Amino acid sequence: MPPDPSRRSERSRRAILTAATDLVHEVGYRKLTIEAIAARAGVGKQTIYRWWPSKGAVVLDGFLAAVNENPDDLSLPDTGDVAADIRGVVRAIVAELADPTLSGTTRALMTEMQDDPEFADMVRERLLGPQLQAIADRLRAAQEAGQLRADLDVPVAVELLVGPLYHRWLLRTAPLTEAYADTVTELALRALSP
Amino acid sequence: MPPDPSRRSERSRRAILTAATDLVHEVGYRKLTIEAIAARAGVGKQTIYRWWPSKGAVVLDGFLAAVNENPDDLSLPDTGDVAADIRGVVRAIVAELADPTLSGTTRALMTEMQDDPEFADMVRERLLGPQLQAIADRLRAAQEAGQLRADLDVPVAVELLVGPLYHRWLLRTAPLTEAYADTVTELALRALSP
Amino acid sequence: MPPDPSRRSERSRRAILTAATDLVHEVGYRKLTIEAIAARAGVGKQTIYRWWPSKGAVVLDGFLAAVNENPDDLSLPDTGDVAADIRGVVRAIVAELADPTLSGTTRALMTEMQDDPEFADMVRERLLGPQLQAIADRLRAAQEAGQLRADLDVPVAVELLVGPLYHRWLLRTAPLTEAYADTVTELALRALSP
Amino acid sequence: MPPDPSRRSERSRRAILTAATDLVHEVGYRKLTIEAIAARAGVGKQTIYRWWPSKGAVVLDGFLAAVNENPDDLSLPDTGDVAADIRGVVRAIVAELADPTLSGTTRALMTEMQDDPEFADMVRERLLGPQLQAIADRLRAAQEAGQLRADLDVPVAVELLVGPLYHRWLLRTAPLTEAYADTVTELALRALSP
DNA sequence: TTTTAATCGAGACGGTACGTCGAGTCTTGCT
DNA sequence: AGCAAGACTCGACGTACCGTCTCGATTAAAA
Repeated sequence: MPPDPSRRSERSRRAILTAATDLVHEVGYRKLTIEAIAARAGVGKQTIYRWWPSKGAVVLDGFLAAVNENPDDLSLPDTGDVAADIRGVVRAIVAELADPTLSGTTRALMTEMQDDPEFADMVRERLLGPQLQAIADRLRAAQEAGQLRADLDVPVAVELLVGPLYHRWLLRTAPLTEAYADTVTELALRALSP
Repeated sequence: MPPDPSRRSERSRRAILTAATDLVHEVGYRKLTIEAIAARAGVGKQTIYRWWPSKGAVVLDGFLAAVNENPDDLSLPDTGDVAADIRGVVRAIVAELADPTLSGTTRALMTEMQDDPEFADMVRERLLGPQLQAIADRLRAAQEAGQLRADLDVPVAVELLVGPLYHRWLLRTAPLTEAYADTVTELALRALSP
Repeated sequence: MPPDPSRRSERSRRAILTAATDLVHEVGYRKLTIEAIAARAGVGKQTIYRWWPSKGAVVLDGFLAAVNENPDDLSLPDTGDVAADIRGVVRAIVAELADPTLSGTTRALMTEMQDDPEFADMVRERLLGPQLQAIADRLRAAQEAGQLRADLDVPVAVELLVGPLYHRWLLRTAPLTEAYADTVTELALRALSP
Repeated sequence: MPPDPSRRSERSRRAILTAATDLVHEVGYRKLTIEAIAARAGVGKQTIYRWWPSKGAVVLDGFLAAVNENPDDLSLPDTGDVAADIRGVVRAIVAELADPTLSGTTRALMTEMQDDPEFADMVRERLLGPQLQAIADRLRAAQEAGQLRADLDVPVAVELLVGPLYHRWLLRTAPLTEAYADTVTELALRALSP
């Protein structure tokens, strides 16, 4: 029998998310334990197990709560200049991935996705999906404006843009810089142009 | 004081790598334990701890040993037709990533890289580096043959090719098919052409 | 922070003591392991480490629990005939030391006392002390009845009685028989008489 | 096949005994390990296992070597005054047991005897037997001189003398003093007199 | 004096148990 | 009912030693 959400303690929920977020920065995701979260939050372990299916889910919730505090609209600006607009997002993504604070948690989430399909669904739906969708939307608009090839497969186009960024970020083959962002943008757009 | 490699038991080394490789297929990397490897290999735990710094290192060694048994030359063929040659590797990579047997281990290695920098170095040097280098070599040859842009940054070009593949593979946003491989190849090469 | 005894599992406590007692008979004290006790008792190792400071403490508790199940009054009978009363205890002690079942555990406890002062305190307080006190009490009564020397140092008198028994038992210089018990009794009482 | 004693390395033998004796004082018998002895002695472990059956045997050998360096004759003086002669040994034994340096090792040896019958034989033959025999000899002489009861069982008489000392020493029920030695001597001799 | 074979230092090996940590479940008493 | 607290079973961790087993490198007896 699932617990009754209406009786849930808001105070505990917040304390848990805060503790999880803090601890993930202090000790890293791998050394983060449910016990430590409970202790730091002043909460029984059961309260965590009751409301979250896994350590990753708690951290994801905490991460989303932190991000959505200032819930800037995800949708990209449409200045009419595809190149400029896309360059903007790509730079933003690179900046986020290069930021050691955010990066650690994101890394953990991507790691955790690899062997927990249910968790992977959560991350895709709530975190990555919307971001990628925003880019896709902008590309589709450009396509309809005739600025991109008509036969373009938009999702693939998105991957052509962000795939290189994630590859470099995950493999740490080279540093993530703004110049890199612009190079990737330029190359990808050339491929996508009519 | 480090152990003396000349006194190392070859029989134990092999048994450990075999056991690790088998077990990672049977139970997955996350549920793989040093204790189980030792038990399966008929070996004391200390023998593992003596020669490998981590579980990941054992699995990597086992993976490389399996791969290198038939050490097909990594360097790409150069038929003169860049598009064909590149399409070949991209298809091969996609096939490998789509293969559930190989894929599991590769996923684990990439996962492990994220929070163990020393291990990341090992994987880059011994596994990923050579593969990417082979592609880079072929691209550079094409560039020198005037088939690709003269101002091309080859490492970025490699990422433009494989980044999308890994992105889709890690995020599981869509299936990895041969058609997908060809689409990515076509798009990327358009970007790289003079 | 020490654990809360009121939340202790009585079922686990009993299972542990039983398992320890059984195993000490089966394999002997030296080959007895915490791990085996836990396994036999169907209990986590931590539960043992939580409540007992050492292997010896567990065995002592088990031994005392077994002994105190039929808690025959330790105090000696006082028939008025010192010689008879003392001969009774001495015979009883000899019988106990000669009994291979009880003897094994007692040996282990005495052994363990030698290099664990805290454990030695426990054994003295809870096992040996009361036994020796009972003899001391009977001797003191006899002394007050004028049957023993007035200037007698009672604790030394007790040692004169039991010391030889333990000496022979520990050194295994000769078998412990009832005749031996009587010889020691007779000799010691001659020394203690007025 | 037993090793050939004529090829034995005297230097190693000495180094091992010295290391064992030193270490037993530094860390105690229980924490003493064969590995530590070998390391300290600059000797391979096998060299120890080749020549000694157990840790106890090494320590016993070391102890005897130290004791026998000044191999004072064990036999007691016979001044004609049994009481004086016996008081002498009893005091000597008490002094030895009270000496924290010697006592530790002796404790360990007696402990080890309890669950290693072969080792017990060694200790009895080479260490305790001779000491007790010396007392027995002196008592027998006194008996033949008519100073002790004619029907006296000499071994029991010896136990009556030393049993109390060991009892107090092993159980640590009270301190071992010279006064105590004299009290025991006096009481025991009263029992043994005609 | 040379051979030769056992002993030697060194330390890797297969094992067993250690004492600790954290997972996820269960129980108790409070709110 | 949910909650804080924390004891519970379980399983793995990484370490310490055990006693056995190679490895050359001495080293002392036999040839």
